[in-house]
Amino acid sequence: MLKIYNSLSRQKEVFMSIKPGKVSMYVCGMTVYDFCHIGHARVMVIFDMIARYLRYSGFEVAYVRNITDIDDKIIARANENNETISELTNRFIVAMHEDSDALGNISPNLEPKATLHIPEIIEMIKTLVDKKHAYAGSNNDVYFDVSSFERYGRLSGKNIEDLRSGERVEIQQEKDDPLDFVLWKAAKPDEPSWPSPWGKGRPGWHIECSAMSTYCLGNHFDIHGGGQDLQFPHHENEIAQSVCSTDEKFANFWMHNGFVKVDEEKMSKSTGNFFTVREVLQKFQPEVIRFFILSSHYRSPLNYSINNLEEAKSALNGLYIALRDIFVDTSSVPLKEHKDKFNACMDDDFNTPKAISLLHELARDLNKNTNKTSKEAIELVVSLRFFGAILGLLQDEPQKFLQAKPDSSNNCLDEVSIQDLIDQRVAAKSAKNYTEADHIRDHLQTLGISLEDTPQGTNWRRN
RNA sequence: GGCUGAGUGGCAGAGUGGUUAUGCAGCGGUUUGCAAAACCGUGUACCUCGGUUCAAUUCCGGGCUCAGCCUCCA
Repeated sequence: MLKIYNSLSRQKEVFMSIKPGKVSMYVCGMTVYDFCHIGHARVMVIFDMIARYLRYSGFEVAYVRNITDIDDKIIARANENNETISELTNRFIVAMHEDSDALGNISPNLEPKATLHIPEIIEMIKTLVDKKHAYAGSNNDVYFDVSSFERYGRLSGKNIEDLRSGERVEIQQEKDDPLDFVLWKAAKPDEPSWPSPWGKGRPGWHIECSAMSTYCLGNHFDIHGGGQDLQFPHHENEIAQSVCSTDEKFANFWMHNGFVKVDEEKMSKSTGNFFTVREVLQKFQPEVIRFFILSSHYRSPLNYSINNLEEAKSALNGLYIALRDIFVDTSSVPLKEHKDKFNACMDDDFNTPKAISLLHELARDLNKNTNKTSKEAIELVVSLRFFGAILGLLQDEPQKFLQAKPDSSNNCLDEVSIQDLIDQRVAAKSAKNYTEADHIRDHLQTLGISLEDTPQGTNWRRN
């Protein structure tokens, strides 16, 4: 029985989908004006893992992750770069897909773009205005009237009084109330715009998600996810817009993943303390990044550091070493005993660190098995590969993974030279010239190549 | 100031009212020409002060510290 922590109730709840056997999930994706950083990678990997586990649990999953391709920062960045908005956004959409694919994510079922849903956005704003939940200001901006929605603040645990007394709410004269937020922004000269009942303009930040989630999944759907920093105001505002325009419940479950931190501080674009996915891929294989992300619980903070990534690499190496040289039928299904353990971890709010500890236990049992063709060994490999697939891990050929070079290492030793040195060492060894053999091994070690002698020959891998 | 959440062994990171997390690193052993990998063994871990309890790291309360949100942010 799957339990999910619901940010709305602040506790784990038994997950029941609205329609039996089907799950609809909307995740707030990227605003595309720059490369994805590790924080973005975390959202992508976490919700990919969730979609995979839900599918494995027997649900048909409609996973929607939007692309916000029009907003203030995009306009500003395009101006800075002296390029058009669509040149900028298309470039970073391509880059985002490259990063997401590299990390082993299965593409969402739908990736709606804000600029392709302007009619739905305008329609929703119109409804809100008609229902007196929104009003046009003297500057032709349209604002949502926060006081018209009783439950405003419920998701983020804020009450309107506290927000009002907060010093950081900026006063804007056109608003009836400083807490009101913009649905439609009147166009300034030289800004991209679309015609609307309130004149030329463009959507505000939050409305596109309300309009697109409703368009793709209906008024009421199962799961809405995103980073913790979106809880307020973005998700709070989405709830207000959607509930007020449709008069239906919006999302049943709200899921928020924790931040990636650098030196105990949140990684974010505005502070500039971020590492892009492609930058980290220069040093580490994509699966190491994925393993690193999944080795802590999705709601906990995750501390980015080279040391932690190296640790992830060592741990993942160990799993691949256990899997080396054993081939199984990929359609095989794990033992019930193994499955029960794995499911127990994952059913508890997607406890991937615990699930990974199970992988290590399976690997240890496998290593104990001296006969790699025994029934038990095969069963263990089947389980490792099968559970790995649900996490998006361990799908590579072990030898390929262990010998792969990171992106940046095009100057390191190639496979032919390595094999050549290994052959020389084997020759030295059989001549009992151990000084020479050890010399070659030490030389390779300084180049980041580790050797292992086995009865079947010498294995090598990159550190 | 308001509201969240967190403080676990050298590090990373789960979890639990009394019983081994797991990984990385370390130490001892088996193995090996020597290594590596692997296996076995090995760690007086749970911020602090009170309370509840036969028993608390785990529940409750106070304190301290940290992070996040309240402004753009995954």
